[in-house]
Amino acid sequence: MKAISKSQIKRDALVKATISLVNNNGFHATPMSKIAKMANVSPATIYLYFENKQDLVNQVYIEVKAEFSTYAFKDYDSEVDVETGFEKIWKNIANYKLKQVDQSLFLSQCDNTPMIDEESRQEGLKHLQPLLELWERGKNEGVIKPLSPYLLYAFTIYPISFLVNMENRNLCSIGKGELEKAYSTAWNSIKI
Amino acid sequence: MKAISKSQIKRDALVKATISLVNNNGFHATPMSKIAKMANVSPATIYLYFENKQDLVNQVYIEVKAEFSTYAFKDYDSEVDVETGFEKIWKNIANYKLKQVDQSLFLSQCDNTPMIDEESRQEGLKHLQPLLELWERGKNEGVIKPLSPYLLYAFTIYPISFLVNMENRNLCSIGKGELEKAYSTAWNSIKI
Amino acid sequence: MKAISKSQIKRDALVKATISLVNNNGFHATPMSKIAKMANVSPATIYLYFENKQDLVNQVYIEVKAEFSTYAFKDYDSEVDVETGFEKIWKNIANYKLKQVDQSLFLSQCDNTPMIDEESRQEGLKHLQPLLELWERGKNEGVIKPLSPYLLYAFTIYPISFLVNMENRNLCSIGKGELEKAYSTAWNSIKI
Amino acid sequence: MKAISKSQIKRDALVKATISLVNNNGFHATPMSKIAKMANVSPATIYLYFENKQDLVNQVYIEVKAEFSTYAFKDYDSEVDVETGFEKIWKNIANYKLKQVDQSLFLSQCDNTPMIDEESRQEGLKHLQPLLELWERGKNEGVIKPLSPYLLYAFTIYPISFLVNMENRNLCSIGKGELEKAYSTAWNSIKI
DNA sequence: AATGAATGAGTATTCATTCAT
DNA sequence: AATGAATGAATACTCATTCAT
Repeated sequence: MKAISKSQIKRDALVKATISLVNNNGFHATPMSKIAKMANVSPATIYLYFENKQDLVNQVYIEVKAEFSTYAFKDYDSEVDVETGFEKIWKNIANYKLKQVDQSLFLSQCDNTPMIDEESRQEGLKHLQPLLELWERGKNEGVIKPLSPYLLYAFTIYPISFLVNMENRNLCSIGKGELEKAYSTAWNSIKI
Repeated sequence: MKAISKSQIKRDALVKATISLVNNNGFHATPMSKIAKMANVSPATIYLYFENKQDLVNQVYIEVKAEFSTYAFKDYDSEVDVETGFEKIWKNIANYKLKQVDQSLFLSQCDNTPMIDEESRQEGLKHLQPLLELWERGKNEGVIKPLSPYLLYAFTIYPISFLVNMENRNLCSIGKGELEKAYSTAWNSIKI
Repeated sequence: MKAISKSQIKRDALVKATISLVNNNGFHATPMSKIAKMANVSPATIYLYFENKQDLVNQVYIEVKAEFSTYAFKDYDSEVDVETGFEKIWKNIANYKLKQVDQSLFLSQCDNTPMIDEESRQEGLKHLQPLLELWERGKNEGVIKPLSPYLLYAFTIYPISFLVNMENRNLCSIGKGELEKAYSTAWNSIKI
Repeated sequence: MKAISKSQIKRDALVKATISLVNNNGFHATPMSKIAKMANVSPATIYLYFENKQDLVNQVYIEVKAEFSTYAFKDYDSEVDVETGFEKIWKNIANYKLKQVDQSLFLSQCDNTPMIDEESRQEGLKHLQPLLELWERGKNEGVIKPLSPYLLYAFTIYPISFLVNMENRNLCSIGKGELEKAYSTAWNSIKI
């Protein structure tokens, strides 16, 4: 059993506060003082854990992205057949986005604004490798259309973000049925 | 032929400057003074045309969204058969996003951050009505799968944004061939 | 008659306030807010006239140094004989330092601390040229000892600062008699 | 032989670090944390040896001044004739300032800024007594002009600081010859 | 209509000092 | 004696907004 240090607890609180506040107000409308207050520390304390505001948000981004990727490939077996593997990953991602609403929203902002260093953004891209490999295999096996990974991603994974955003804004609701429909739409769009 | 007033010219310059600066720096990192400088007016002048910064960006959003919608349904005849109509609209949208890069980037930021009033956001949604009606007809005619408009949008229109973003960041390039592939993927995912 | 602009008045007030506060507290212990308050403007206004704190103090230094130099050579005729010329300049400098106490103190701090850019410091050195030329002539005429300008300065001009500092701290008083004695000591130390 | 305690070593390291950092950055631009780091102790440790930052710099000043005075009268015999005694002291002082560059620079800053308590400054003045007595004797013996100690100091000792400062800034170089010239200039200016 | 000057309210960041260990 | 973590109080600088002209 791992003992969690007091420091780690504070750092985690800061990360959490950052996500929440940036989600609600955006990067520049989130003062360090508010982050500190929400994490129950002094503003100066933030600077014990992060170099500055930019560094804070960069690190949060990288951590959330890593957590997301871990979740995306949970219980995924790269030996399994392509369709089964794709379904696993797709539903993992969908479930993550549906449950970890804050984290997803945060990533969504990071991916569409100039708030993250390009470097950190690149760092965050590394993690999807297994999915790319699965697609490659699917194309070789003649199960998946010969499309670039960008197209495959755009028509299967990216739409999830839209649906989740809509649900978060209470514009629609995604139950089990909807999710299943969404999945088969995704799969239909790329299977041969 | 309509004479364009001096006022209108200034307003247009302000709108243009806002789009450009917000794209590059984000809403909160874009000072009014810079917008003014780029539009060659005094900061005080902005307040003759807009109530305040929030109002400025709201209005810009609504205008860009309107322009976008107009383009989306250009040469679209609502009497035409469903597939033809869908292709027209889809390609209009894709072309707009590929050509009007600044505007698209701006909308992308607005749609993923808390920088726009919810009210203005609602305002911007109204414009897609003809597409929704087309889909409705398609479902009735048994040409399009019986999916909610959110799903249809998520898997056909929304992916375009991803592709265009990737192209703008020079991560991939979208030529005629790619566009055609993307279109048929979109159509495949919703046609029966 | 020259009209002094409102802007110039504000700038002057800022310069004056800077001198006074830096004298009493030192550069780093002088907040911009206090300078603003003493000059009866908002802190933000300082930045209309100066780029930042360093720029402010650099400019003040250069201006004071220029004022000092002007005074040093007031009514000085470079054609006059060496001893007369030297006496004129020496007494000008002494009088300036005795009367313009604030300015002198300020220069004294600037010359002995790392508070001024090296560039501005160089800028400030230019002004003593006529004195150097006088010394050169004096050496050629065999009236002044063949010493380097640094030595000449160290033993004739620099001592004035010490005396004035002592008077400012009320450790001694410099009346007419004292000044005359000081002058002849200075002249004695370099004349042949 | 005296054993130097571990405490004394740390204290010395702190004093040294303070001198070095204050020389390069000035009093207020020298954080306690940097002093601690340079002395290889924790910031908190400083407060075991000194009450606070002001106390630290005051004590450093007094110690350096004492070291300086000791050096100034090394091998000085108060029975010796006035000129010989003056030469001894003058050259001691000059040599100290030339060799102990850091200490001299530090004293120079202290003497020209409001960084030291007036009290500590007074404390530092006490040490020149033997020089004052020598001058008194010289005046009585008719060897030295009847000038106030302030004038004598201003025209013989104070100039050394200027020369050393110039050398430190690499604006001039002071070799044996220069030093000898400087000494005779000093003596000339006060001898009868 | 148009503006340049002015500013109050804020924000990121620093730092002397303390305290639990 | 020694420390690393923590912080409250400051401080330079920015910016949306106003106002006299």
